[in-house]
Amino acid sequence: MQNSLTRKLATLAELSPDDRQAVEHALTATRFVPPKQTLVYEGDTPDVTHAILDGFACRSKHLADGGRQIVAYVLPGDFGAFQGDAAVTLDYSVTALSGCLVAEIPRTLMLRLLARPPIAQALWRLALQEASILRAWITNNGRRDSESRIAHLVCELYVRLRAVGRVEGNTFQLPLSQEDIADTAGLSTVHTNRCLQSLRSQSLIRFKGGALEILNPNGLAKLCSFNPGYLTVGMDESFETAALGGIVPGENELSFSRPRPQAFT
Amino acid sequence: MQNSLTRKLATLAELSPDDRQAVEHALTATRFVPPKQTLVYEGDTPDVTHAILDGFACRSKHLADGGRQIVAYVLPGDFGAFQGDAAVTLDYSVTALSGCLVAEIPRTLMLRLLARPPIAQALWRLALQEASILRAWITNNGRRDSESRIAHLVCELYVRLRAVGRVEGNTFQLPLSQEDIADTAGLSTVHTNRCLQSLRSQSLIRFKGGALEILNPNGLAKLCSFNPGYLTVGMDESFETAALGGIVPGENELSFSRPRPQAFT
DNA sequence: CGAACAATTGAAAGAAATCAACGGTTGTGG
DNA sequence: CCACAACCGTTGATTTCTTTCAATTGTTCG
Repeated sequence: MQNSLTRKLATLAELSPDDRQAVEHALTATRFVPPKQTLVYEGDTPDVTHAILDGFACRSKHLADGGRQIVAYVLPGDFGAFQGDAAVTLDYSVTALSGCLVAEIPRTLMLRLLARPPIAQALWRLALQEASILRAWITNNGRRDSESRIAHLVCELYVRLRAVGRVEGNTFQLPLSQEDIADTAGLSTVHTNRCLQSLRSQSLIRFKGGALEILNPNGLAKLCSFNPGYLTVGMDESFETAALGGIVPGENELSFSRPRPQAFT
Repeated sequence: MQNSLTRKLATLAELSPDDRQAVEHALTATRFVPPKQTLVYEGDTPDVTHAILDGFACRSKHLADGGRQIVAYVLPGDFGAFQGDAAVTLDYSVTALSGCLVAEIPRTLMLRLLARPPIAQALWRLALQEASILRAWITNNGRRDSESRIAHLVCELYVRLRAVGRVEGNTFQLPLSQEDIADTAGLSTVHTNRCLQSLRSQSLIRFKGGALEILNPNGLAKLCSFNPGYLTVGMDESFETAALGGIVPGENELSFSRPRPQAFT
């Protein structure tokens, strides 16, 4: 129960004390990784998975033209490279953004964890949750304008960090440079800078020394039609219904009201 | 071995004849679904999964402003909504694009399939492959220009359809409207039209009655730096090294050559 | 202090969206 | 059989959004 991975898995499935202990025991070689250090590279086929017990990392892809696209943020309780039981060539790199407390899980131990049905279930749900976030990002980059993209990203990080206890009031540490944000939202750094200025000038967010404060959660959520539903999977109670206005958990998205032909029995 | 789902799973893990038969038996209520029909809606919590045995479907998300983002194509052998064993509220709709042969797998049967380790392994790998595609799409929408986006999409569909035997020569059926492509690539229909014209005028692709022919695979792959590696997971041999120039399987991406600090023991 | 890096600014160029029509095809009903 | 609606693809003109380029200002740190 002590570390963030066990805690996260416990929100995704009913884990026995024995299951939890198995997770704890799977964590080997726990150590501190400084910012900017890359844990695994695109093209590697690692035989360990990293669990980020604390800190902030990202997964990124590198393009032929030198560009970079961040494809996921790895928060406390997440896996750096999440490959389940498979030995797979990674299509992304994993890099620490802040200092990170990182444990390794050898694949053999991962296999043993997957043999426990409750843990396997939790890992399935984790995979589903991650896929759901990826879809939200595709939508973000494909169909939202620049300001909304950034706002949506902030909302998502707020909800996810809140779920792992990294939010105080409406403030959380956000160890991202503007270039990181740009490489997430598919924008130039210059334009990212201007969008952030715009969000600040609307009194929606504020910075103060590595921390981001959401000044107007409702306004921010409305700006980007943020609907946190995609962050919730199964029995996931970690996103408690919050006091936080528009971001958690109400309906901000227009309710879906298309014809439902030939309902499906 | 007869249907495309069994065939696909067999490429992802070693399935015994018994395993295969279990998959076959899990397929219930097989039927034909006409184009444009939606199988499940965003917000639903279905207790069946659909297997697309033949045809072409998509997953899409709907935005508050009426926009649409296609977040995945579902090809023969894929699941419409892939939720493993979890009863989850879907964050996307599944809609047939062409006529589709669709089977249903009740969740109870899915649970029984997951109890078979080889099948569970295949499904894990399928999930990993899907996640990898999602990351490629984020990168596409975030960091590629409009023409490359469309080219990359065409390359991906080519490789995936080829793996399930739906490509003749360099030609395959592509039941997408330009609006569908626009909603995939995050572009307007007008601009999509112009990009397609450009690709045709470069003699890279050609249309003839619902079918797309890739005239110059190398050129198309180079235009968008297409690297098919992300479509291959584990023991996946379905993407045989092809005669098809740049698209399968060589290295088109610049090899990754960044500093590798403190290699990781 | 100076180097290195991150944030900021202004101006100009470029990419893509929007607006408004128009042509072609298909399917339907009179 | 033809008129017509509906849908899809196409085109041109215009506007809007983003990027690019080129500096400049802070900040941190050795």
